[in-house]
Amino acid sequence: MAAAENHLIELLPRQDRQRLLAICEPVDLVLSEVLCERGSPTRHVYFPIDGFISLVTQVDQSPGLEVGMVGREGMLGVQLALGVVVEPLRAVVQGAGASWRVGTGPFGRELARSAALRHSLSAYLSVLMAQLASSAACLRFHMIGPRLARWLLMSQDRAHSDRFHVTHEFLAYMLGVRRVGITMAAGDLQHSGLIEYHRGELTVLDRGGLEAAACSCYAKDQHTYAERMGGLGGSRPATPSFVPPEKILDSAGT
Amino acid sequence: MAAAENHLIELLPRQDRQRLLAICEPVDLVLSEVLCERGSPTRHVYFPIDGFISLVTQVDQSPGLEVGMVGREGMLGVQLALGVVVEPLRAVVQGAGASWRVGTGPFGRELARSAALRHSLSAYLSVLMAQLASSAACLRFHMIGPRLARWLLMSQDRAHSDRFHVTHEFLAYMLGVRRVGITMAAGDLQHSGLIEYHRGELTVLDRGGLEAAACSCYAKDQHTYAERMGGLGGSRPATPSFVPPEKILDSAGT
DNA sequence: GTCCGTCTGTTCGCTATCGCACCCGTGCTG
DNA sequence: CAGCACGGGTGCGATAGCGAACAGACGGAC
Repeated sequence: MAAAENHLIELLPRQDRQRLLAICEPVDLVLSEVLCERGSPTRHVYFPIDGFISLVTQVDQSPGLEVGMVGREGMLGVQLALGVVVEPLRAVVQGAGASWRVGTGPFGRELARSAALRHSLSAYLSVLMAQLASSAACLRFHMIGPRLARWLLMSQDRAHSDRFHVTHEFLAYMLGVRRVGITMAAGDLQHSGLIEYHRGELTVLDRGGLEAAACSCYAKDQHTYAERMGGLGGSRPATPSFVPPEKILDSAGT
Repeated sequence: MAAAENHLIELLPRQDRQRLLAICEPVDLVLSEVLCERGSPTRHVYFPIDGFISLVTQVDQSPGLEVGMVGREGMLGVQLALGVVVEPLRAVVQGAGASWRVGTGPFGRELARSAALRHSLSAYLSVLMAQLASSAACLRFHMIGPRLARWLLMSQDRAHSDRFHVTHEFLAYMLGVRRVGITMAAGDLQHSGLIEYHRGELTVLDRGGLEAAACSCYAKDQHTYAERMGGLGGSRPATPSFVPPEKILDSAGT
């Protein structure tokens, strides 16, 4: 059952966790659902469990571009922890599955009450910023193949399954490239025996190989998360590396 | 004299501002100085006045890539507000000039003490995240010319001068392109009479024209900043749009 | 004045993508 | 079973940007 939880929630001390869960309602994230649009007021926050969400930015008339991904390791709506009550980015459900949802109001009250929650979200925010910065460079310098491999790994991590539904068209949209580009890159990965797909059903066959094929950003992101949050995978994470303001001096070196 | 200040500091109520200024020391940012490297412990935070700073990410063996810019409108070291005591990105002085500097320890104590400071920094953090997300899409979709124009505008805003020192080589590094690409794009801007440069001294001749030539990201960033912080330009900004957790419900619409 | 480093401009071949268009197989629908 | 929407594969010319190399031009140092 701990395996069916959200990491941010698991990080909380028992009391805070129970209070938060008490205001959570379970929802099913359905594929391609748009949870929010940039600029609209934040009505709910989400703590995904099995489902996962893409953060999509839009520029000019372009269809969009994924700049972040939220699954069990994080949450949608952290901006509330910064006192921002409008959505900063469009959020699209990218993997169907279970999630917790909390109304903005109750969440705000819990935020006011629980220092542990604020600290977890702070750490998570820093991870998200690092992810955004990585993404930027990745978009600029890395080629489609490695980016695709990275994307598949990130999805697999969040879907907790080696199969998921995704079309070339959709991947092209997420990575900001032509569909044809995906057809080529995915074809390569398939020929190398790393993945297999057929009409929208994609299976990861060789995760290790995929990791080798992915650009360095994947490992970098994993590392940042582990450093700040105590590890994405399996076991109960150590305390996050949040340092409260008055203690900052001690850990800042000489 | 208000004009010689940093916006984040100006936003603070008198008492908090005075306490903060009391622990600030003036420093001169010298061109090309590296203020911090990614991963190193945060020793100081900076509130630029005339100088400004580039946030640079690095990937693989690439020389680097600018993903954010910090001038009078912001600060370097906000990660402390999230309890992160290591630098998330390399920071390079990009425009020489005056700045305030505060040691990490004293700043942490002030952070613990001043709610207004925490709130300002939260708002600024949200701006920075928006800037990162924009940058990502901009890097992917926009061509060198418009990106260069945007970069010049951003620099001009922070340098408070229509002249600054910058070589093609440096611009190439910031934008993640070849120097030749800059030579072309800058040549175009010069032929159009928007800028003028000679051996590293660049002058903006037609700001309006430059704005027209810049990609939409410039306007977008300006808008985000105004929305969250109350305006980058001239007059004393309105209160930032920070909403404390317990008040979140009210402003979140129906 | 001469030397040399820095800054800028130009050229060449190359490649990863782009935009567009067309094709084919699958599997659902009526 | 005919039609159709969808997912995927292929081909074509165009282009923005790449890497490398070289050439001029300015300006400070000696």
